[in-house]
Amino acid sequence: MKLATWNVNSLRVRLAHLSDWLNATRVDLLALQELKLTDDKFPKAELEALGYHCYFSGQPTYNGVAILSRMDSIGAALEVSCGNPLFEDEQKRLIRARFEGLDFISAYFPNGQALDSDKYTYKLRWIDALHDHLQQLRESPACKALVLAGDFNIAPEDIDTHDPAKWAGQILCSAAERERFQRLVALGLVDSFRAFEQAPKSFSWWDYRELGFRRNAGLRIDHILVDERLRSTLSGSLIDKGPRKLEKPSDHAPVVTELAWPA
DNA sequence: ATGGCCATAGTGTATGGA
Repeated sequence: MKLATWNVNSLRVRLAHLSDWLNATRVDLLALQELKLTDDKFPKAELEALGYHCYFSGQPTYNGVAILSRMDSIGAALEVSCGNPLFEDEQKRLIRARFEGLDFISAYFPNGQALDSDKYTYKLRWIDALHDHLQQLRESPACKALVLAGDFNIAPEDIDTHDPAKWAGQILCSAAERERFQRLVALGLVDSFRAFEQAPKSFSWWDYRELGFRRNAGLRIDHILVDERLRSTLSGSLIDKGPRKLEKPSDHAPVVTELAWPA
């Protein structure tokens, strides 16, 4: 089974890229972020025609998350919930879909903007509330296994940045953010990309400016954390740079993790 | 050269992204 996450930076603009990518990869579950459209504009019919069930939570202009599940493999969700019951939030950043034996979450973590910004305070509070929510969820008997996929807006370690000196202590790399990433892992999750040997300078986001992609001046901020109860089934993980090379790309590349599961 | 790009809303130019 292939799990994936992709910040598409406007689903309206990226629909053709997404459709081509789904046809090429046929991933089983996909977490999408930054839809930047309202639910009435979600291209449900187009994606269903490709063979995917769609669950989504959008708003005008900003944010917006979705989960796609392949009809002919994992099938439809048993239940879906949007947002965090422990955190009032007008911003649409979280959606969870339950499947047989697996709770799959698409998360769009706040960016934070700058360490002295109110947005940074919001980011830390948002993550703390997510932690508490996931702790409760993961310990509930109905949750057999948890996968947290999305744009975390956190580069967990220096090797996840193209220039550790430049990024030291900066937004996305601050000690408080990295500590929170580790707290999420400590819930009993595995950073699936790092469960495998990877090429140095592997990133999932590159700035549109400064020829970021051509210079590979990027960050690894998109992650798929897999329940350690599924650790033995992990069979691979990669960042697919293909879509980032197209005309008018998203600034993020999709991340894919493969499981030999269900057995 | 400490900024460069892109999407949105919407028709000027601001905000947000990371």
